[in-house]
Amino acid sequence: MQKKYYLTTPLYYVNAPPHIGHSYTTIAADCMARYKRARMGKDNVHFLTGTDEHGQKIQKAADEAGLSPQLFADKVSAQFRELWRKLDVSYDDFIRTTEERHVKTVQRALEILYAKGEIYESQYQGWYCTPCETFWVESQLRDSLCPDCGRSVEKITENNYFLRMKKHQKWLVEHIEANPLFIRPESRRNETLSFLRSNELSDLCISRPKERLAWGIPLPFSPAHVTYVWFDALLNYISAVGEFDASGNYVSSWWPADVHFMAKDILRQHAVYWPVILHALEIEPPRCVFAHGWWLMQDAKMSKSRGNVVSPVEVSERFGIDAYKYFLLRDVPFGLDGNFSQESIVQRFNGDLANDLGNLVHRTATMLEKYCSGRIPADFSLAPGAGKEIMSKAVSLKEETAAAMEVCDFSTALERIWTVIGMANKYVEETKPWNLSKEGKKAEIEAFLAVLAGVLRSCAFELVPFMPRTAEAVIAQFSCDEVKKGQPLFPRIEKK
RNA sequence: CGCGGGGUGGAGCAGUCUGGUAGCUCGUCAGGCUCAUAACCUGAAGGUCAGAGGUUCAAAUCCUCUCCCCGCAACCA
Repeated sequence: MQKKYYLTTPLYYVNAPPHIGHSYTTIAADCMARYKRARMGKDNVHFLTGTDEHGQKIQKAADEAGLSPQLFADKVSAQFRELWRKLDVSYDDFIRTTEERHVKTVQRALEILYAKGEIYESQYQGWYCTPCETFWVESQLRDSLCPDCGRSVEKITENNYFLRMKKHQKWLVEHIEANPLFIRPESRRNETLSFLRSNELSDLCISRPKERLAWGIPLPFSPAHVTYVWFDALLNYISAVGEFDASGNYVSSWWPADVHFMAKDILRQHAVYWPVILHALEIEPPRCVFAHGWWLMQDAKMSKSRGNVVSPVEVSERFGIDAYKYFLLRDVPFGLDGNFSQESIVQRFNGDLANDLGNLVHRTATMLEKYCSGRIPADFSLAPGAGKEIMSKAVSLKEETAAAMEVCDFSTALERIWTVIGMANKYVEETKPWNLSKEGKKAEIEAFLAVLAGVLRSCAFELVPFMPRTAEAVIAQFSCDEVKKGQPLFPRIEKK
């Protein structure tokens, strides 16, 4: 049995404020972290997130905002932290790539790789657009012109440093083949394998000349260069939880990571570059790299230029953060793309949260108040109808959600909880407690309510990682000495 | 002929490996109930399972071909 669990989100690039996609990855990771903490103990789980702050785009965005890159990064990084605070995200550590601990580790890693001959110096040829200050490779040009501004580009050659990729390719393919759960979901694993089998990896240029780009981590062995931002950023996963000793061995009590969560657009960096970097450093690869899908807006990718970016703050304020989390994790199987719309959130909200869960809580609380003066009966041995069957189903719910969570299948875990909620609602209809009451069958009513309260506690317990606030409120409500019916948890949202 | 995934009632999906009454959620319609948030429960309507051909007693499921959609790669712009 594994003792520790280390999971990460990507480091979010601070060139723009957080959008729904960022919150999706982070909420999924938060859910998994809470789930694992409940099972393995709080101190045995480490949940890392943070911000990626170097590189050309940051420098450019900072220039446009009239700020220094560091100040600009400070500002946007704070927005991410603020969002995670609002969304109750329980990260254990937040790392910024401009922090000393990270810079030191990146430089050590560079030294080690350079000394081992994994990094070598060579010429880099490409097309440079001076007004845009951007380097393009041949295939990115449009009619031999800059794809951004349409002006002419000049071919230049610069001295750079390269990480050897090719020599690790065979190892990587074998590693992926031998570890079916290394890249997930399976479709992404197949994609990566087919890419690696049919292409020879070219060595990765991991430096940028300072004269062209100053905002980065200086190469220890070449003062004229800074580190390429992806090489820098990926290393955060190890710089946050350990360090290199004097002989260049990486020492950490958390590594290897159990799972890196990310969206599918940065799978390549995590499934190819990152394992190769680690292998070159003689560090174990992460156990799993999970690429989830995108939230589409009217079947189109969210993008600033389309003007269809939705703010997670707005949505979570309108529906509540638990409902927002529930929607993200329930509506679409983790790994696939989904369509994001107010209508689909309202549908989930009314159907699942208001009608099924909220209403069950409310009607149960009302009956406890009405038939038992608010006292929760404990004995369900006389439960009429399917009471005992439902109780045992609620008890085995723990194993059922566990099976889904082991494979990061959040939507199935929730679905299984809702199956039990549905059984409980049906149980009320079948038992007709209002008739039992008229007949004066007090013992049956009490046993019946003991079942409902027990089922709700079980469901709420399983719901804690997904909807912490709601789940804890339900647990508290059905554990106290005098139950009050109170206000509905999720008042229905009526159509405009 | 690059590799892979997919096309199933109005919407979104499962079922295909291991052929044998086509299932789930939402929506629609009708009924029941009253503890409850016009909530809950029951029932009904609605599908030539992309198309064509084949194998079989029997095909959504197996085989062949065609059309369409989507990833990844490549190429072009």
